[in-house]
Amino acid sequence: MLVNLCGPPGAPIFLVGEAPGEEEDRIGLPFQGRAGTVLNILLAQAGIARNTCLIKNVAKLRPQANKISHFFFDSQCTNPKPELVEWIEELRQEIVSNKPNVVVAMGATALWALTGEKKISKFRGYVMESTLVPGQKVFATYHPQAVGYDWKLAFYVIMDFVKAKYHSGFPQLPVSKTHPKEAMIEEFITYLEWLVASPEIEKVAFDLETTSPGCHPSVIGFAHSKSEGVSFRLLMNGYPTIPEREELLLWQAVARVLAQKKCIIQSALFDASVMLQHLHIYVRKLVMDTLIGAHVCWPECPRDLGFLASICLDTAPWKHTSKEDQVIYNCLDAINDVGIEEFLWKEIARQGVEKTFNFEMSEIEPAIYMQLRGLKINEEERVRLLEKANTDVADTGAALKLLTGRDINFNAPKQIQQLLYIDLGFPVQYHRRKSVEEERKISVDAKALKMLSIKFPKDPVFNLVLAHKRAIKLRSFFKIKLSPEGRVHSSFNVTGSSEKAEGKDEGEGQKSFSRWSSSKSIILPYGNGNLYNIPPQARKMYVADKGKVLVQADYVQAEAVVVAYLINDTRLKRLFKDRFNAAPEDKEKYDVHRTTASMMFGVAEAEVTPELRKIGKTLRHACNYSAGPMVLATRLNCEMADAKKFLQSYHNMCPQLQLWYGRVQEELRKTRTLTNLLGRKHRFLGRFDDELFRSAYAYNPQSTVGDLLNASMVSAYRFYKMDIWLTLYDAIYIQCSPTETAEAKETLRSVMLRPLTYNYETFTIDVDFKVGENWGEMTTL
DNA sequence: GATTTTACGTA
DNA sequence: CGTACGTAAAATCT
Repeated sequence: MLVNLCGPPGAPIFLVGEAPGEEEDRIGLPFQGRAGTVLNILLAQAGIARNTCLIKNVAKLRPQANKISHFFFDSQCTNPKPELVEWIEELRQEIVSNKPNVVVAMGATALWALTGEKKISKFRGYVMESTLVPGQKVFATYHPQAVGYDWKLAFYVIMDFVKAKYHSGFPQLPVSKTHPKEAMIEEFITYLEWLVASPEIEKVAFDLETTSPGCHPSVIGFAHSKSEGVSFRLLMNGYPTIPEREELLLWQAVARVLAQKKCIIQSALFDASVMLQHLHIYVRKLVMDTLIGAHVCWPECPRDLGFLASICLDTAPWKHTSKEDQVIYNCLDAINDVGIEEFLWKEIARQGVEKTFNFEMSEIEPAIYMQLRGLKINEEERVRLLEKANTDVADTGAALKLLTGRDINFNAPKQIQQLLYIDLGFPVQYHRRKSVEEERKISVDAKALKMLSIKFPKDPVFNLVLAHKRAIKLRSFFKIKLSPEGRVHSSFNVTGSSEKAEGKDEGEGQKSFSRWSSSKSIILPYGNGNLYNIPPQARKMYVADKGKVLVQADYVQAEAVVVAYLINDTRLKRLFKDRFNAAPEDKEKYDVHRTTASMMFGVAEAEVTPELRKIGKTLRHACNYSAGPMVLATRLNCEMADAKKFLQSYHNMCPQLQLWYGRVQEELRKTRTLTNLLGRKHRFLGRFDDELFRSAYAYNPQSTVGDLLNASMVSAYRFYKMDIWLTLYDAIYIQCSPTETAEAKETLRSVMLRPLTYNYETFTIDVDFKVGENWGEMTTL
């Protein structure tokens, strides 16, 4: 059936797709079936009502095998057959007669028909002029069908629709009018002085390019409007471009600007850290870190400037110029950051996320402080531990050589596969697959080895390989380079996962549930990099500064408490409340896992053996995140059937949990948005499947605890000037003089005991304290 | 030489 | 079909 244009005549938005599918063909309307559902979701998320848009496809008939190439003579789809030419002419007339403010080309075919361009990934997010209807504003994005195949694209398309909605307000094509400028030294200083002397300029954007290694500034740039900025080159091929005397004048002028003007930076944790580390200039009036603004508004999106510009601005692409002209590139970064900042303020207000934004901004200063100060390492201890680790690796390695008669690299999965599955002929173990169509992948990871050791309990090879691999892994934590001051550093990422962590698992894109992440510092590249995965055995070498001790304050059973309130488990709420109110010496009486086991197996608390308690603990943990029997079986080292029985009895004991799963799903279906107990929102845009749901179950407990901890840390830093040593998911470590530990404990208690409210009920997560000279050996305080 | 895969450490 | 994060080294691609 022919599918015609539909929607109100004269509508400001005109959506153009590719060709009708099966459903459209039957009904005679565009975007009906799956692609239609996806389009509805995307439009709704962007705040566009579908019935206010004109919608049609380039082709009016369903092509054979749903392949658009059917309407072309060539496979590249550039030489259309007469019927398609006719349809495109009809499209032209419809655009002319309806005069939409913006035509949205969805997918490559629409883009080609409207503009003659082919590459949708290159042009998405950018405004173009139509070649089909000269003067007509066209805006390109992916086809909803593409989103159906790859949900990562949903983020882009929604943002694009938001921009299209803005462009539907007026018909004019934007004119690019940025004026980046490279200045000589006198000119640059004059510019900086002019900035200081101009009261009408309240805010400036600031950006640095730096050399690697060491991150010394090589280009510095400021922008004072969405179109104008000036940059200056400090280093040319590693050598200064100006004499020291002039450089001093330059930095003095920079310091004056940064002291007096409000400042916009993309990623202040980098730029402001570099300024503090190398120039001792602190950016005091940071009003907007655009990285944080973007994270708060769109936590699931990429946050680099190129992406943000495609969402927020009508500027021409400039990121590709970074190699050609670093100075102009730097200047465009600063100029465009001004425009992005303006856009973000509106978006923050529109979404009502000011509180979360201010909160995240307040984390910047302590994070900069922590990453530049670093952690002291006890070098003698490190050497001792390394030697011990070397011995362990040598011992297990020698035993393996003796046992197998081979000398192989146990860091190489291929070699272990050869040894176990070919040379020794053991049954091949595979990774779990997400679906049956997926290819089976051979595995020699810890899980596979454990499985084999259960199947062949008499053969020592598996446990030996496991021990050897563990020893190698542990040793890697001691093979680190220290700074000249004997310290290690890391860079903290307030907005969660780093933007380049793209290729991990296909599907979702950035997640970031308000916990920080830790990674290798490029400013001070010493130590392991990630401070959030140091095993307990390696923590002994991390020590407080001279004359100080560490005080650890950690939230007790934090996520389990949040879950108890979310699902309204009265028994558990009582338990946590009682523990909270109990005298310190009585606290250990209140043990969630023992209670869990006692309920599950119907035995008195006193009768719960350590084995039963372990089952209770594992079950609670696994169920809070909706784990399956398979995982449970490997975790508990038991049969699948037993794992299923355990799950059943857990859910019998605690039916509220599954009711809560249902409520979360309902909420997702309604708004696709969850809000944690501190008001932070997160959109879940993936396909409605178990993966999405599990991620959603984890969101509230995980992000609430993350925000709670960070709020406490900021308050300890800001109002009590505490020396924050490290934060770690649910613990704050501070360092202080050994005589001040009792005082520190009380202060930490006062900032950390923050009431949370859910469903008109208020509760507080308890805090435990420890003290010690090093991170590995701490005792109750 | 750059990118992807595999494995494994933390809460 | 726990979630979230990062890094090292091997394997693979170009």
